[in-house]
Amino acid sequence: MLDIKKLREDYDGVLKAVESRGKGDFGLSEVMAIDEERRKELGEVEAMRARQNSVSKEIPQLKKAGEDTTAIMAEMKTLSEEIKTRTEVVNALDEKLKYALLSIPNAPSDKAPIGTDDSDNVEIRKYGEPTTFSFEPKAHWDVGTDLDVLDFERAAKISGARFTVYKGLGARLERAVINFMLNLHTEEHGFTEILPPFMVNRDAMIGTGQLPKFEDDMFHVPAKDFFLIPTAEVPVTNLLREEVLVGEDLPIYYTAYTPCFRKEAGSAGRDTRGLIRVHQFNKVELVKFSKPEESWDELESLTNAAEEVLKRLGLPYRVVALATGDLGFSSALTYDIEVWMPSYGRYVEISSCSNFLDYQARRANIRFKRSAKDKPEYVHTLNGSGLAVGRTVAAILENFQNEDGSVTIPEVLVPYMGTDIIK
RNA sequence: GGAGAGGUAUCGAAGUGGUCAUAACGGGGCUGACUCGAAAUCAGUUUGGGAGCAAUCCCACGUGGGUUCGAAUCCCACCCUCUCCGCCA
Repeated sequence: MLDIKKLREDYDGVLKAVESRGKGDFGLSEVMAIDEERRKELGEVEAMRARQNSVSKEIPQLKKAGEDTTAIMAEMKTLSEEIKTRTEVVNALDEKLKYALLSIPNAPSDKAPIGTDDSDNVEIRKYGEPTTFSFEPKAHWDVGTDLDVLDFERAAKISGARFTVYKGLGARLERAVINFMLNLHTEEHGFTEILPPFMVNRDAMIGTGQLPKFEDDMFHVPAKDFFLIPTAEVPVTNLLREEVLVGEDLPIYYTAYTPCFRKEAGSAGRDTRGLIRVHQFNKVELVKFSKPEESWDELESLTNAAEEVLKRLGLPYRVVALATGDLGFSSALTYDIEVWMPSYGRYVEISSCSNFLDYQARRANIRFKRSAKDKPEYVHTLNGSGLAVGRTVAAILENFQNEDGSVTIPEVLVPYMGTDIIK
């Protein structure tokens, strides 16, 4: 969440940044009003508590001296009741303030291009050229179905729309891609592998920013009030929730493979076929915790680590900086990596690399001390897909398909696949 | 799911209604003394959040309620950890 102190100091600056998302002020002015009222009430309640505390200390002494405390105790009872009433007012304002603050998205960085939607995203760099074919290429769902390695119909039978069954070398390809990514990031990019729970509690979802605003996008398990994770970002970032880290340990790099579960409410009719938009997909995630002064450099190296996967697979892609209006809720700056998808005839998002600055750290209360003597400071958190596995498989099936319907396996995956072709 | 034990600072742990919660006692860390240096020893120091220009004050003993003039302490609910039993991949 945003820093309330910073809001008090530089309201206009923060307001301008938040409004650059193009969707209003997200109740920022209301926050200021609640904050002012809360501080006023709080001051009065604290003064009453101070009196209550000091008198309560005197009572045993008076009793010891044999004095009558009936009158003073009666007075204290009245005070005590008033404190209770007034505390409820403060608590209600606290809740209101907290909810309002949690509902305001991060202030976009001034590095983010100003714009209202993805048409204002700015291309940063490009790798390779869109794949060309000497024949009419098929979409990955046809490639996969024809090779009998993807089965959407039976997936619909056992679960429903927006699910996939991988079969044979299709299942193996998904697994190969996961292992290739994890090995690359752990062996060459310095990430520590985490295998977290796929269900998390409410506090974790608040910590990374999915709650309280986006409960409808999540699958909820009512029996234990758990949520199926929409991304490994949630369990992995929250791993260090409520902790004070040692400065020398930063930066911390974690990578995790998990399935991701999303309702995709509101995207009815979009990307209805294939692996692009499904309720359950696999993803390898990269998460970093850094010192504030290092987070921008860390975002660059995080993005490079994700790009390296596509380079080694030989898939053409580009990197775009998201416009302010297209930024995710918690992000200050995001680079999307988009892979060339022949069936779409355009680049499709395959990774989203973001610097959240201290926004998530403040929500999840993740801090560090530069040395044992220093005051704790909030860390900066970052994450990015490294990469979305299903979309990577889709890109492989499409970009490396052959005229006879077979698919050539990228060289780096051959050791994982045990074959260089799916036919 | 059943029975029991427990949750207090960086760790262990004392505190069962007040006038020792920064919190006894012990360990660890840090600073200093002694030392060529180290160990040992001795002395000191060591939580976080909030309000206020400040002096200063308020909050926090797993979490949330309740009783009381006053709660770490008594009552209720919930969460978590450990042990045993049951069930189970």
